[in-house]
Amino acid sequence: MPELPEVEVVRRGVAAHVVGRTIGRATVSGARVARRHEAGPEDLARRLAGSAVLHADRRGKYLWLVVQPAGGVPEALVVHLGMSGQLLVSPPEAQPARHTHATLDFDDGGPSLRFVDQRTFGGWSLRPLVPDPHDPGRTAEGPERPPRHPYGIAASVSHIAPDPLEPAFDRAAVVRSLKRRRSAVKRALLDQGLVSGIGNIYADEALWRAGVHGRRECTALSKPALARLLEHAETVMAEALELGGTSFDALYVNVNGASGYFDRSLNAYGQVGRPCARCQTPLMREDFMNRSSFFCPHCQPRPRGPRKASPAPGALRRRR
DNA sequence: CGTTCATCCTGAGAGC
DNA sequence: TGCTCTCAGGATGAAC
Repeated sequence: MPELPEVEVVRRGVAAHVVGRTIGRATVSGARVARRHEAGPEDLARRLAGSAVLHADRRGKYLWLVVQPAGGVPEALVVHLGMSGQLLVSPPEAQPARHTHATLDFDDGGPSLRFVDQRTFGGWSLRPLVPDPHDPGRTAEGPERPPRHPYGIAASVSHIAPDPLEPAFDRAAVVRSLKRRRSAVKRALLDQGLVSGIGNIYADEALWRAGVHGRRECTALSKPALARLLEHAETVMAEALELGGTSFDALYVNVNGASGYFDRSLNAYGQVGRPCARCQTPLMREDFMNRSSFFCPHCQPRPRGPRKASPAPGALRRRR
């Protein structure tokens, strides 16, 4: 669920409350939360104990804490929130919430960091830090601009492209890649290997702002149109970040459990039947990539061509 | 290579 | 009240 703005809200909370402290005990309960950690949950917990938290970093929807074992080299505790993951700061003595799968307690006795994840699509893993393949030469930068990823990036994040809010993001390069793709433009926006951080909400919002239907083929759009679409993705996520992200319910909260307010500013996502803010036409919903897309049929006309807009009569699209 | 599909889970809400 | 069905801010790997 959490997309770039929501994950950045969480990262800032972790930076404010956890960076600079030393982990006393780590608890990782159940194999599932550590399924991306090859050596298993016990190894993960054991290696975290005694480590200092140096930094909280993020690319797209991936978050990682730079942790340094006593006398060791810094490494990355990679946290992906999946669809329902939360990182919560709470008193060590407080009763853990349901679906708490991992906890960091600190040697100062202060607030603990807990990972709560209802649907368990998220997880923790410990990875090496590697130089950012998308940002060569970063080390040559002068001291006046600190590098965005001062310790490098987590190894398991290197297949993810830069997100639109980081300096390494090269919009012109992404436009060139898009222009060659023969796929629906929404699919491309959701491809984390092309541009990261965009999920279903902000893809629909960017498409609405740009007046482009998500099933339009990338190659059918001009480079300026593609550039505008990316700019809208960037600005809508920046605006959402200003408001603390999008929270429809208590599942999407910051480290203190508070919701964001961008849901009130949504123009497309989830707005089926409501009048378009530009033209008053009722918004529509359709299936796309086994998910939902919301759009204005007037501002974002469907592409003509191979049918798919209205399911053929009698065609059973539901599985099972 | 690109695309579709199923899968990993729990819980909320709708409809009956 | 309770059952069944559908849906949900994501990522991944198999199969076509």
